[in-house]
Amino acid sequence: MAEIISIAPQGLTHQVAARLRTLLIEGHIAPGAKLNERVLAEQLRVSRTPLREAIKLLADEGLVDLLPNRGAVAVMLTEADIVNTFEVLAGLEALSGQFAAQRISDEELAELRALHYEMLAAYARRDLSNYYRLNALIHAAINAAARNPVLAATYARINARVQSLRFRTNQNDAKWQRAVAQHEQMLTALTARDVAALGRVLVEHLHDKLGTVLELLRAGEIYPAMKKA
Amino acid sequence: MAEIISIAPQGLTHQVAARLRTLLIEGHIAPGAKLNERVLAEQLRVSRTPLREAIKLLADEGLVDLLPNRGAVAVMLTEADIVNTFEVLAGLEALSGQFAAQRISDEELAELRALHYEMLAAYARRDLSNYYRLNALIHAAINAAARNPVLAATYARINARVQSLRFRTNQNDAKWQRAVAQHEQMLTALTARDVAALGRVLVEHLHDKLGTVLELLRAGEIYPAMKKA
DNA sequence: CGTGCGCATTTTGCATGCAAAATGCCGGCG
DNA sequence: CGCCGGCATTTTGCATGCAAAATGCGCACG
Repeated sequence: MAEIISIAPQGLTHQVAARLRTLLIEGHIAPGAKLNERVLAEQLRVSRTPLREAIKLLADEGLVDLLPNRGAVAVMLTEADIVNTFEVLAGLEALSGQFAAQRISDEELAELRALHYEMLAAYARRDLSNYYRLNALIHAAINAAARNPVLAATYARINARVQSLRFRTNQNDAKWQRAVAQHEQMLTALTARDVAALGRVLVEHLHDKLGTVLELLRAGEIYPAMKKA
Repeated sequence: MAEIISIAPQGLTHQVAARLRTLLIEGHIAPGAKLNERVLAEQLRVSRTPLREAIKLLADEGLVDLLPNRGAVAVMLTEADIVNTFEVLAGLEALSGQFAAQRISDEELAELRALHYEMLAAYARRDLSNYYRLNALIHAAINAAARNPVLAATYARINARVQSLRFRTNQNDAKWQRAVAQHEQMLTALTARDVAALGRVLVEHLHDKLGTVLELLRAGEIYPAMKKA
């Protein structure tokens, strides 16, 4: 799918970065946790050099905070950080949707529709895992249809920062239903090549996601305590 | 205690990265040039380790291309890359302008107006250097008024990729005049808090910039030869 | 004379070692 | 009893060394 990112595993550093990224996004490394170089190096079975390089990459991506001479910690996003990030994500999605509506091919649209119905199936079964997977595939397909690798990369980068939070959403059935309805509207707008409508739906979709995440955050279900990230 | 003074230069790696960034943006390292670790390390008077880390950062920022086991080269943007980048930049600027129009304070607006008139002065004198400086300050001020650090960082990151190209524009007086006129409209729209108008002007402004850059590119004034980046 | 193979050199990639800064602890002092 | 200062330990940061992969050249062969 994404041959731009890496055709061949480009060295240990990137493998380590990818592994760490997953650990952070999936919450296996808790927010606020200190990343000890020696320990991590042993756990990942690599030396400190590629690990350090990977950590620097993740710091640049905003997944870890880098303290001078005191190493790195997994980021703890403040409410403001989350709002800021979602604002940007919404803008990028709207942009992506705009281009996608103008540029998507009939074949891509058909595939998107297929994915959509697969997702509906997962929803009907309340199969959260597959729902997530298909959801991600759909958004990736929209990004691909936008025909702008720079945009896709930028989106992926920003999205990674809140991916771990989105992992916990959609436990509420009413919201889940609403999300599915919005996906329905997206497909309609895309089919009609209605740029404005698509943009509205995408922004609304993101806005709902933000609301859900903020609820969880305020309920203390994400972080036990809060310090500035 | 006092994390206020936390602007401390965060290690050699970042200093090196900053220096390299400047070298690349200002074109002192030519696009397509191979970055030899040993040579650069000697020139910058650092060892290879922080240099390698810096190069990896720049690769992630899209300023250099990283070839597996063959080092890094300064990026040579294709026409498609440039179009893609400007599309994203335009979207981000529109977003930034939208927030700025909603959130800018009267003091900030006054300062922005002051900067604008300073820029007009530089334009009247055809003082390209100061014009650039003030232009950058104005865009930075708008970004600041948007009150979204994530957005600002994202914009800066993408912008760096084409900054070197923009260095060469505005040699044409007619286009320069048009750019100034657009800045005038921006200020008007911001003053009126007219989100839509501001967005239109910003996108148009970027579109013109893109056109200028593409002209230069096609005239062969940027790269002598072209290979895929 | 052109082409393909193989060796030497160069260059990257990773590991390890060493020095400096920070943290935590312990004892002394107010 | 609490607090401050200094020492030991831990941890990061940078430099260097070593191995593997790639490049370029020369030589032999077609």
